[in-house]
Amino acid sequence: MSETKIQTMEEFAAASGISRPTVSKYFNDPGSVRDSTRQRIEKALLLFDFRPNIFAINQNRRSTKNIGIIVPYLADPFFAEMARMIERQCIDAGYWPILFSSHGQRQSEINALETLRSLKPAGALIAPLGRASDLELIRKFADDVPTVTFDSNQEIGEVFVGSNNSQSIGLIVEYLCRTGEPPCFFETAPVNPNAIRRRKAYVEAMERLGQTPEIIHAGEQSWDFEQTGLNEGKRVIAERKLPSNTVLCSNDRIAIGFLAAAYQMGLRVGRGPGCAMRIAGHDDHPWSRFTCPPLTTVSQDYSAIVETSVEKLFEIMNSGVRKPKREETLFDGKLVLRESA
Amino acid sequence: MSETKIQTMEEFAAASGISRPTVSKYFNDPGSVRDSTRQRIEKALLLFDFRPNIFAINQNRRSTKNIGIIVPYLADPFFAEMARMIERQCIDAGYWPILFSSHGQRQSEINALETLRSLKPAGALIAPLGRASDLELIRKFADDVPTVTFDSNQEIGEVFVGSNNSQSIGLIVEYLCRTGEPPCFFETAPVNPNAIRRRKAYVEAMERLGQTPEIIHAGEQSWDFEQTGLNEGKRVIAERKLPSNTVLCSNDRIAIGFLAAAYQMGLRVGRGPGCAMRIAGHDDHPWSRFTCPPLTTVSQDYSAIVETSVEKLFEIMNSGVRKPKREETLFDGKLVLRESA
DNA sequence: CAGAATTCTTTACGCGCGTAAACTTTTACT
DNA sequence: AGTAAAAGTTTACGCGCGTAAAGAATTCTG
Repeated sequence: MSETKIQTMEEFAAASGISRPTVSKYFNDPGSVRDSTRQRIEKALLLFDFRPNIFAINQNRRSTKNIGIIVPYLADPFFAEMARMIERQCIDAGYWPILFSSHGQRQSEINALETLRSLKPAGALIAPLGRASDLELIRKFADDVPTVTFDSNQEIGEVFVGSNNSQSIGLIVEYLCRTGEPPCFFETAPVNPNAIRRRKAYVEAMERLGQTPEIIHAGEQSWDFEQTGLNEGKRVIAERKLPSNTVLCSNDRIAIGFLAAAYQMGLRVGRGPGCAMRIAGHDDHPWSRFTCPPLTTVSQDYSAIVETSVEKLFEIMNSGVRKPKREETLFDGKLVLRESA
Repeated sequence: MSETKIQTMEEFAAASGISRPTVSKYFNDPGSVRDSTRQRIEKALLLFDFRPNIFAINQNRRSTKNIGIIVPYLADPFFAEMARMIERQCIDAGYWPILFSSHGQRQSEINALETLRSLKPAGALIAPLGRASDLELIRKFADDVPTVTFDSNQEIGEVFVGSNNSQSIGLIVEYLCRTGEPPCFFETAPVNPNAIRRRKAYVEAMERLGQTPEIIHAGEQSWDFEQTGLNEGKRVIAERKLPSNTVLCSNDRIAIGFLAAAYQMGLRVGRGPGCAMRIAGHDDHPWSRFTCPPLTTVSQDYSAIVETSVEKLFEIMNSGVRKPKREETLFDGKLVLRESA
C-alpha cells in the first residue's frame, strides 16, 4: 500500500494511466467502461485508495445521488429500524442516504425539509409527522423532488406505502371478540392519520360483529406515547371508566404505558384465569415482546413497507415522469399472539 | 414574496445591492459585516429566500462546517436521544451535524467513518461500538479530524466524556446492600469498556462493603440486550443459579429483559413483602419508567455528557493545537429509586 | 481484411463559491 | 475638519469535478 498522496482525480488518472474523463465515467458507473480499463482503474484503486471529492461531484452532476430520509421520531425504535433498512437498501443501489428526524416537532420537520432541499436530492422517503406537519411545504417539496411517503398517509406525493389499518385492526378486533369481552379502544389525541384510520377501523369492525364500539379518548397530542398511556391509563382505571375488561390500544407504545398503568394499579393482565383485564396493541413494536406480560398485537410488515417504498421511489426517479394518479400500497398485518390478550 | 428565481450568490448580491464577496462574508459569519449591510442583506433574504449552494461552499472552504456524529446503535433510544441533543447544539452553533449509526456492526462503523471522512468534517463526536470497533481506524481518523469520543471510553482521541461508572455502580451497590440482600451482578458478554468498568466497579464496591461479589456472565456479545436478558434470565432462574435474590444488571436494557424473565417465570419483583426478588439497572434508560415494576436504576447525566462533549469539541476545533495529554471528563450518576429494587 | 461501432484521449468550459489583493468608500475618533 | 481604521467594491483565480466535442485508438462485424 503505497502512501502517495493522491488527492484529485487528475492525479489518480495519471497514476492509473487512464484519462480523467474516463476515470470520471468509471466512478459514475463502473459498468460503463470497457472491462480492461475497469480492471486497470481498480488495480490503481487498490494502490492509492482514492475517493473523488464528494462536494465537487455533487456540484457538477445534474442530479445528485443523495436520497433524503425523514422520519417523525427517531427515538422510536420502530422508525430507527425502518430507517436502518432504508439506508441499507439505498446504499446497495449506489445511492447516498441522508437521515433526518423530525423529533416529533413541526419545526424540526420543516428544517429537515429545507436542509434536504439544499442537498439537491435525487429522491426522498418521508414519513410525515402527521397533524403537526406543514403539509403544504411537504407537498411543494414533493412537487420538486421525487418523493415517496410512508407510514403516515397524508395525501402527499405520488406514492404512499403503508399498512392496511382497516384489515389489521379488523383482525385483532375479531380475535378479541371471539375470545373474550369485546374490546374498547384506547387512544391518545391522534398525531397522524394512522391513529384516525385505526379508530375508524375499530368502529367498523365492532359494528360488523354486532358489538357496540366504545372509545376512550385521552391525553394530549404528543409523541411521548408511553407516558400518556401510563398517566391516562391510571386515571381511567382509577375512575373506573373502562367500559370493558379488554382494551385495544391505538399502538404498542400506548399499550406499553397502559400495561404499566394496570400493573401499578394492581390489575393482573392476561387472558388466563385470575386476570383482571386484557390489553392489546398494534404494530409489533420491537419492545412489545419484553413487556410484562408480553404484548398481544398486530404486526406491521416493516420490511415489505421499506422495500416497496424504496422500489417505488427508484421507479419514479428513473421514469422521470409524474404518475397521473396517486398510488397507495397497503400491506396486511398479522396477528401476534402473546400473553396480554 | 417575489418568486424571482435567484439561484446564485451572484444574482442575490446584485438583487440586494451588495457585492458578492461581502455577501459571502455574511453567510460565513453574519456578525462580520457592518450592521447596516447586514440589514440590507437580510431584507433581501426575506424577499428571495436564497440559500448558498452547499456543495460549492464546502468545496472551497478550507474547513467545512460539517460535524460528524457516530453512535453505535440508533435503535436504542438512549443514543437516539443523545444524538438529538448533539444535533441541536451543533446547529445552534452554526454547524451542520451529520448523523451515522453503526447499527451494532463493525462494518457499519467502518463505513460511517469512511463516508464521514469524505465529508471533510470540521470535527466529529464518536461513541465507538467498543469491542467490535476497528480501533486503529478510529484512531487514524482522530489523528486527522478533531474528535471527541463519548459514552464508550476506548483510549481514542484527545478527549473523552462519559459517566463515572465507578461512582454510579458504587452508589447502587451501596443502596442495595443497605436495604436488602447484597446484589449479584448480571451481565452479557461485554460489548464495550463501560460493561467491563461496571463489573470491576461492582466487585470493588462489594469488597469495600465486606461482601462477596457474585457475577453471572451470560449470553453472547450482541446489542440485542433485552433479548439476551430475557433468554439468559429465564435460564438462570430455571436452573436456580442465582446466588442472591437481588440482581444488579449491567445496564437497563438487560434489566428490562431480566424483568420480563422474572415475570414469565412467575417471580414477583420489587422490594415489598411478597416479592421474590429485586432487580436494578443502570442508565435510567427512557423505557425504565414503564417497566413492571418500574425499574430502580442509576441515571447517567445525558445532557451534561452531551453538552460537555460538544463544548470540548469546539475547543479542540478552535484551538487548532493537539492537546498534549488525553483528557477525560466523567459525570456522576444519581440514584433513581423506583419499585423494582 | 476493410469498415463500422465502441471506447478512449485530448481539450476545453463551467458549476457556485471562497478567498486574496488592490483600491475606494464609510465610519470612528482626535 | 482631518486622519486612521474599518468595511466595502472590483477584479481575478482556483477548487475538483461533470460534461461536451472532436479526433485517435481499439474492438467488433462479416
